[in-house]
Amino acid sequence: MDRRQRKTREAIFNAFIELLAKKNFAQITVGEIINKADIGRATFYSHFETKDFLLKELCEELFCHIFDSLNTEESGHRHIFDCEAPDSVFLHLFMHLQKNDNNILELLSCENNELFLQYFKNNLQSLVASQQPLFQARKSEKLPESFWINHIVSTFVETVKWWIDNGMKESPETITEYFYLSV
Amino acid sequence: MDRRQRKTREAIFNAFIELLAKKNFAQITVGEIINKADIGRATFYSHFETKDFLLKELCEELFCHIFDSLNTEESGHRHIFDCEAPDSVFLHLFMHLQKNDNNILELLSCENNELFLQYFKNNLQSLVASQQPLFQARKSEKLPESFWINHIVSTFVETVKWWIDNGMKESPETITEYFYLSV
DNA sequence: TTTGTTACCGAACTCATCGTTCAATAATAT
DNA sequence: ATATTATTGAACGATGAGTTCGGTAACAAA
Repeated sequence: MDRRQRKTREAIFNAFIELLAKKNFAQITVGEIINKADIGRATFYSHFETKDFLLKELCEELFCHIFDSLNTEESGHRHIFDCEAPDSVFLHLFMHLQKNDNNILELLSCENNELFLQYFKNNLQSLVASQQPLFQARKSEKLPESFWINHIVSTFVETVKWWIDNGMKESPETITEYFYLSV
Repeated sequence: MDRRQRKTREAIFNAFIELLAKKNFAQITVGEIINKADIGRATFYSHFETKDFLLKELCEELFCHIFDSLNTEESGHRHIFDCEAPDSVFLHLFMHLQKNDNNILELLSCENNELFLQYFKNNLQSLVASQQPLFQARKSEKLPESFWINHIVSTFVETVKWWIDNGMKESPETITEYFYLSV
């Protein structure tokens, strides 16, 4: 990919993330993104069809990054963030969040678009499915599979939101415990 | 209140709800509302400051209606929907939802604005708090109060969403059981 | 270095929607 | 019957979306 393209794309993402930290997705205008990214209007539209596609691609980039890195580690490779091999994938995720890699926290705050959470949940879905046995004990056999998985995913997301909203005072270990205790 | 005002207000609400059944809040324009409600532009703005305020007032009207009717019943009065005195407030709520009073279902679907769910949750919060003892058994003493309440509320909302998304095939009784089993 | 390609620029444009204004008209209350 | 209040709808300015296009700068390959 052309260096120019890469730089432009990054500038747009950065400007976008910076703006998302301050206001809702709906309140952000393309004009603002362009100004902050310091690029031409036509350039923006040559990279992204609309503002919605920008959000979509940002989500994909961020979530794929995080979840891929989880998978990579599980398959034996060293993890890029090099945390001390936690026994729980969920603890691991909470640690990522605490470090606020890629400013993902702003994106997960309630103020922001439902779309984020949708992506987050979609990615979690398969993760949770693979970690199923962990939660089998608590699951009643009366509950449908999809209901139960959805419940775990939602509980995780809600735990994250609660954590953020309350200033993230708890350690990742404590929050992981809260999560396990509630699910 | 002037009969004209009442009629206009209702026409706007109805048009709005009808539109919400078809598309996102963000996608609905004031023009569409005006057309469907068959009222003048200036009239709309004399009733509601903006589209957001319309949403806000609709939420208040709907949720207050439902939650108030719950309270009224609890305090001894006969409930307007006259269901056979269920033992659980939550079962009661699920029954309301199944009847789709005031088209509230469309408003709760994931497609729609986070704001709805916020209102729903806010209203539930106090309800759950009052029903606290019901869930005390499952609660670990390690969990903060606010975390636990938030968990129950979220679980309820997610249960509703799962129910809707899966075509509401289950009876209110079954869903109530799912809710109690998962929380 | 030269040449052909590709990306960026930015001003200007169309279009849709928002929210306001205002004078005329119709419904309502007293 | 009269005064009040709500509705009407056209017209307007403002804002932002997305497009167009001729010119410029960066890049890759020869």
